[in-house]
Amino acid sequence: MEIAKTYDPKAIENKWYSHWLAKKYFRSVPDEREPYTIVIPPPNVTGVLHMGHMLNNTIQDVLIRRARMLGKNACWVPGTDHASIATEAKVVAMLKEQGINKSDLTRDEFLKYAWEWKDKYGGIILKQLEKLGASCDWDRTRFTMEDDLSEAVIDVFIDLYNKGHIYRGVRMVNWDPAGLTAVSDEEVIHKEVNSKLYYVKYIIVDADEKIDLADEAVVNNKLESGSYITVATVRPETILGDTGVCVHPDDERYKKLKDKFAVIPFVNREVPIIFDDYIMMEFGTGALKVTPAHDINDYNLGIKHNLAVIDTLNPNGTMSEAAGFYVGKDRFEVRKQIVKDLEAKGHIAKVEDYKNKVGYSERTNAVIEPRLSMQWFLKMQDISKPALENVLNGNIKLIPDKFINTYKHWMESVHDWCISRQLWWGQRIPAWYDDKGNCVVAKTESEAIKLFKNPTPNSQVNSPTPDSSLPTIKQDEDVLDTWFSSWLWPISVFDGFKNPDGKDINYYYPTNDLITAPEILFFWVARMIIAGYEYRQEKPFTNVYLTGIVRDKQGRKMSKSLGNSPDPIELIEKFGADGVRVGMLLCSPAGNDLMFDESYCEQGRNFCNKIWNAFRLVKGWSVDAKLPQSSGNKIAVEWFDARLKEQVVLINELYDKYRMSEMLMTTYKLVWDDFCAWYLEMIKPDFVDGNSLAIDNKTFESTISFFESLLKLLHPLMPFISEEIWHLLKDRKGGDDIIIASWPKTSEVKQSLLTEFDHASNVVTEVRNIRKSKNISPKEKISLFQKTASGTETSLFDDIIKKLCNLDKLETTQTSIENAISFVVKQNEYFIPFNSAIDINAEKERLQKELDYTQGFLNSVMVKLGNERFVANAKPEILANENKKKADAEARINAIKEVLANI
RNA sequence: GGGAGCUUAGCUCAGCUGGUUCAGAGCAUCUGCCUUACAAGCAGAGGGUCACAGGUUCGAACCCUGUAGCUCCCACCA
Repeated sequence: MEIAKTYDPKAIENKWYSHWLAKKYFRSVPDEREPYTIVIPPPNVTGVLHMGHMLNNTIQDVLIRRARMLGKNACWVPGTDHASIATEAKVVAMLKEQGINKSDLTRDEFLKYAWEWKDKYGGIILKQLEKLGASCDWDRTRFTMEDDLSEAVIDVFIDLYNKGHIYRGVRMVNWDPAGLTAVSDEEVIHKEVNSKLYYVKYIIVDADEKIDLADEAVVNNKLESGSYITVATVRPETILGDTGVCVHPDDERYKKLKDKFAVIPFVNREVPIIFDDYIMMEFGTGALKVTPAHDINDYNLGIKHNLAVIDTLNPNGTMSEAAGFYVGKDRFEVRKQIVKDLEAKGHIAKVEDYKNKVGYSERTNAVIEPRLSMQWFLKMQDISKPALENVLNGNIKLIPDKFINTYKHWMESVHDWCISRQLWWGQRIPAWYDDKGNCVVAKTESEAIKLFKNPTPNSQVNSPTPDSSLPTIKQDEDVLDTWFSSWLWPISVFDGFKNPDGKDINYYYPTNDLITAPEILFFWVARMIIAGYEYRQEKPFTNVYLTGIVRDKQGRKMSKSLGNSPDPIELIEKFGADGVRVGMLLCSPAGNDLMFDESYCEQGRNFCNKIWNAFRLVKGWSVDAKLPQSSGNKIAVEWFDARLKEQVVLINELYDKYRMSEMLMTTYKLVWDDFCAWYLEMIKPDFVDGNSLAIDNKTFESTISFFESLLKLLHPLMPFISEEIWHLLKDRKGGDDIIIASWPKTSEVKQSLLTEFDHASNVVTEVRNIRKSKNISPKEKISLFQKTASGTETSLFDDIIKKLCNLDKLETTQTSIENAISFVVKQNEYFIPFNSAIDINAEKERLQKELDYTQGFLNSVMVKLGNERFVANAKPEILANENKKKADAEARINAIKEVLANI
């Protein structure tokens, strides 16, 4: 049977994925085995796979597949997140394209469209994960807005409300004028921008001064006479909402302004001058305009000094009626215009270039406006305590641990969480209001009515509705923040709320590993931990592996807008899923960002091909059952067996430390270098007259078994090709699939064999080098003489050296050989007789260099050993080592000297 | 403004308790090979003042101090 020369992933990936599905290998139900559980970080339901997902899910699949092979009950729960702002924005955009405005729709109509959209596009991303080979238990697929999960969200809200952790109030929130909703502090991204600092003059009047502010001449007179105060601002449009001017009480410049008033330009509002040590005298003019409705600091000042609050912004970022001027115009347009108008009126003192930080919405990228509004909040102070403790005490491990500091810092200064969003797509807040503004929190309308009639201490009901009449009530229009559902994910996917003592939750919770991006450490990870302790009195997971951010070669974050992100599905088509998986892991040190480049996937594909061809070679051999095993083959098998065991131990350790790319590289080298380049070459049958000789049965069987072990080690990394070759290597009974094969065992390693091989491989390399430098064809047989220290020792690997160097003879000698090229490995001398003239000078020079080097080495060792303080202070094993180095170097120098003398 | 981290070969990164000639790996590069498993390959080679300056030590890529550059996180100074 002819086997293709290159590995073709396309044909086999679907085949094996369907096979695994059909055999239900991904399926997990509780049993007596130890569970190993991962819950997927649910991707946005309408999203498509990007490189970050690829990395994330590759790692998860690697861990899950290995756990499965270790005999654990591996359960990887997939699912999607309803992502309220992002999804709602997408639906709104889609409707707009169809000429439909959200504002023209009722809530129900809109939600109908949204669900249609979700049903159509939702879950594409999960289909894409299948292409990657993700072995999720698809029967467990959950969605954060499905009925059960939504119910859990509502129950949790009610519970936290009843426990007093949730409150409602008017607060300064981060307002997203594009998304038309409040967002949490964590959803605001601060960026430094170049802006202008405007110095604006406000005229000063006495409390009882009666002047006509509308009269320009009067105002000009004031300005000219110096009766004004200058404030500095980067947001001049907020002037219209100013209700005070604040200066420092110790500021000599402004002491005279006590009890006076400043006049806000345009609106001609007289506002008090207040004194507060919050002010920094050095900044700007030392005078601050106070806009309580649109700045958090100003808001606090306003409360302290009893200032009025004038909200001059509409939700969409245009000026409101209350502003009085520029009504309906966007704030940024107004910013330009008002400066011009102030200038014209002589109110601008100067304008400076200025760098400041501006908040942008994570979802819509709109400039966030601080805005006062009625929102729901979760008090974080108490509820977050166990979440901090259990990370600090190591019950939950962050990998890499450098994130513990960041985590600690955040948890210690955590703010209350604004959990309401002015959206429709999401879990609607279970709060109900009557027409008198009373409020109760209840799961259903009928329960709410009951509460209005018989309020509990928690209900915000002033006067109960009498039994005789029914209250007219209406539910809160807002929905909950998406993270208010995803923080329950590790519990809710196992129905831990619906059925708190259920089989699933008791078996799978707490889960083992969470693999996610550091970007959402606070958004999501910290909150899951909080919810875990609040609702299960137990951590949600033990290890949090934080991946890096996928960047392009120039270090830019991959993003749609930059167009620098490759399409993962195209990559899979080009390089095969296994190749891409390897490519992702090759460049992914834990916790560090990774500079992705397609060439890594190419390397992954080449690796597939290498494995494939090793298979072709082995498959092509004919086995002669009568042939005895040669001594060379015997030693080759023994050596590789030792090497394999040694490396399995190392690979296991690397897994335990979550060193994924090192684990991959170790496996890679074991397969490519040790197995292909050395072992297979050692045992490869010779060619005689154009025909390959047969291989003995014993060696062949061992080789197949080695190959199987390697495939097992490869399986978590490269599931498809390993399963394919597993089946091509042998006829297998139904159910003998590598996905459920057991992970290679380890046992004591014969260390001496490894050391001897090391020596032999050095000899082989030296001979190859000489062949190359002397232009001796690899096909030409040559002879090699070795002179060992005692003169009689033979090496276990002699037969192998003979084969790999294409020698016609390898003899041990006690005397040096004339007319030969020579080299030294460790303390042994080697000679290759050479017929043509040898460039004696060149030979001498080469050996002399070698000698000088060794001499230099010996000297450095001698210096150390001659140093009394070293001998006195160094640990015994270090000292012994130095002595051994000395002896080895001396022996080697003797050997080289001897060779030199005989040239 | 506060905090954390990083800087090792052309690139991406290891280097764990300071101690082997410890200066490494993969990729890339160069040289020679179409040697019946694989040119997506084989064999071999070159390549680094471990950011810089001091210090501690018998000994420093590793510990300490300072400097520079980069990155990230947090924060309500107009």
